[in-house]
Amino acid sequence: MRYTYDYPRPAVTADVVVFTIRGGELCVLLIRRGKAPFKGSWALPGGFVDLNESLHRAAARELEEETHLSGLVLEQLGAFGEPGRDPRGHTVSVAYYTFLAAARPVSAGDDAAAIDWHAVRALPKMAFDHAEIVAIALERLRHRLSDPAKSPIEIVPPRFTLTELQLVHEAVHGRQLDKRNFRAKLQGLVEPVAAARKLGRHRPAQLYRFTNAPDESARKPTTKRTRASKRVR
Amino acid sequence: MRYTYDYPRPAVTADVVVFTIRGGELCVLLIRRGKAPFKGSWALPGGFVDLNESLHRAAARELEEETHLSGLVLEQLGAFGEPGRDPRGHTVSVAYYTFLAAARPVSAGDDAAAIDWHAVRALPKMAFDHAEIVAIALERLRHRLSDPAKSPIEIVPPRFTLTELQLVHEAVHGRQLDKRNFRAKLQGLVEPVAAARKLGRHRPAQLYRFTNAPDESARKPTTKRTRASKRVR
DNA sequence: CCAAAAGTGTTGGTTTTACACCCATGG
DNA sequence: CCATGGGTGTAAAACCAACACTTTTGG
Repeated sequence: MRYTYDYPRPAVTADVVVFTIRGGELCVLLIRRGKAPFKGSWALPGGFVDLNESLHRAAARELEEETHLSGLVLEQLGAFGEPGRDPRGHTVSVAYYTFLAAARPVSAGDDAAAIDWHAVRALPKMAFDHAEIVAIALERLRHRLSDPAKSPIEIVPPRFTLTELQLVHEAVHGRQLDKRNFRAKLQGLVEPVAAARKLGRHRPAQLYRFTNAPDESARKPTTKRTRASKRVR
Repeated sequence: MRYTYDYPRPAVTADVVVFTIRGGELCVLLIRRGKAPFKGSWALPGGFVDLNESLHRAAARELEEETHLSGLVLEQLGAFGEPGRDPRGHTVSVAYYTFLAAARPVSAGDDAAAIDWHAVRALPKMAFDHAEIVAIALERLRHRLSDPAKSPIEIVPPRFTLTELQLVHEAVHGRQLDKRNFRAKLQGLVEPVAAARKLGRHRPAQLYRFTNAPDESARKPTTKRTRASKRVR
């Protein structure tokens, strides 16, 4: 069956930038394309948006088809529509990004010949304008994590140690943070759960979770260091 | 002539949210649609993206066709693609926004039956999901202007008085700002030009322009209030 | 000289940053 | 008992917000 329109239309695709941390390095999930164009090149998971399918759903569907990752919280990054970015013809890509907390199994599906994590500091040549999309996604992710308070997307698994959370921030920003300052900013945002995590032959770490009520709990009462008094004048 | 594809495609449009200040109120430029769907309703200027036309160019073109505004600095807001947002069929809209500095003449063109500025505090019912798009654009604009330093888009004409600039910020944020604090933050970002503006029977205002080198000049040396000394320890 | 808007500094409070030691555990 | 990562407070600096008066001009 064929579909006809009165005017020519660009195609619409959805692509997803999935970040995670591996070995202290911020990484992006790429697939090796199994068919033309750019067959054999690395590219972001993604594909065509179906008619009457929302952009968000298309992104989630393509991600699952190609990487078997599902249930991620996707945020829209923007639309990329330069003519010439796809040799098959004018294609508008709506990009999404997310951050994968814990290691999750991924495996190539669909027309992905292979799938792998790549450190953002050493990305391979990529198909289309995907290098540019990743660069912009990285910028956004960093901006979003400028404050430890913002626990975006799903930075960490439901239970985590504060060190784990800090490592995530450090990997994203590419620099080290001060442990005490970092923890100070989490006042009222996290709460300990009744469990600890033992890793090595040292003191176990307390597990935390995010306080689910950003309505009142996030309103940090600033009860820390009420230095003097209210202003009166 | 008709165009056929192997798979059905959503249509792609570009819409533009143009903000400005009128009478101290933040306003948005809307057109009254001259044809179906939503004939007679207010809507954002915009229209279909041509094949092999970049999104940005399409937005600029449609804006000019419908409002005769050209040369504006457009920033992408995002893509809106819920099925059902356009009764003609699945349509993905890529929205842009901008801020119009000085009053510029606008006039209805193309299939705009009319064109007018509407205060964001009293918007009419709008076609499609344009009310949502405006709301998100407003959020973005406010966020972007959270710091007087960020002179986004084209907040003001090339030459401006500091009071004019402050009025813009006040209108966008919907609250009054302190004159001295506001000016303090502009340290190193603006420079006086050799002219002044006389308005009434009072002291004329110095005209300024933005320092075009955000590379080194924006590095505000914070030479104000070197309270004690460098840290030594 | 009066009305009207332009212009200009200081201070208290809050937030951020830099910094070092003791604690609990397993081997 | 020691190696390893977990956990905690304080002080200087930077930043932010509140505040009022003098200056210049035209009428």
